[in-house]
Amino acid sequence: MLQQTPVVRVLPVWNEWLKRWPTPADLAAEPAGEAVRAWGRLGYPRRVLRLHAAAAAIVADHGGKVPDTYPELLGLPGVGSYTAAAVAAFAYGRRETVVDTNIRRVHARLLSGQALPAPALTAAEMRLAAEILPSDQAESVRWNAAVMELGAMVCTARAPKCGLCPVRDSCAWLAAGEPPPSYVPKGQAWHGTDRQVRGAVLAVLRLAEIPVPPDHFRTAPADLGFAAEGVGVPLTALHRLNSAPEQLDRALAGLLADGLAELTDNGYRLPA
DNA sequence: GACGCGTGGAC
DNA sequence: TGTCCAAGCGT
Repeated sequence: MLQQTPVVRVLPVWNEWLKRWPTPADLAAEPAGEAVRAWGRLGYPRRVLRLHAAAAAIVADHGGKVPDTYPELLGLPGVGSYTAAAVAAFAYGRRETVVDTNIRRVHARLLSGQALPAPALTAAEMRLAAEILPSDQAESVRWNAAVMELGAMVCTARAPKCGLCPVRDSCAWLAAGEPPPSYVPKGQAWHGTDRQVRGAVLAVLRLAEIPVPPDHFRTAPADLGFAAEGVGVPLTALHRLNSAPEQLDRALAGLLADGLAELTDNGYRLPA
């Protein structure tokens, strides 16, 4: 849930989630569509399919217990290098090189003197993080949490609170006079994109109690708007379903390909 | 290595 | 208001 999603938005969903499915086996016993519904508007819904698949794999291959080693965790769906390291370190107390976006930014500034880390994680960054990780196991766990928290709370992407920073005297970026980023991060477009349409379609499918006929998306945007009222589905996107049929086709095909939707005789629905 | 993938709070 | 960006991953 925390992959690319702020903690404050995850917390309420996470609480309800663990109340409903306390163990991997509980989640694995549910249809994937139920997990997609419970995911709500956290975003990146492919993550929830992978989480569901990971629960199944944990039951099938690990006796229902979340594995406690990096390579085993890495083998689970949706678990990459960051998540495997984070779970091994923070859940099981192991010494792992944890590198998330916060830690990358702290390292870029404090050690490399750059305003922002490279667009993508590099091997050099991983080497550097591994080199400076404390050798003591317990200390390494606290180190990872501390650097991550420093990045999240003080050494933020925009308007870092350098006046509050406990290590500002040893910051290479401050010493260099706060040079600007060497590149301009390009934000993700949203309005009018396939992605927006895809999100709107899935929002409708989450709401729907019965399969949604394909024509319903094209011919009844007002009905979709009515159905979507009060749950934050952007009506502009729903209208766009009617005006950009090729976008709708791509969104539906993509959702089917990803396993986020199924097409039955009666229409589209979340996976059973 | 580049790309596609959601959503909403902050400024 | 529009832009930025958040505990990444898989292809």
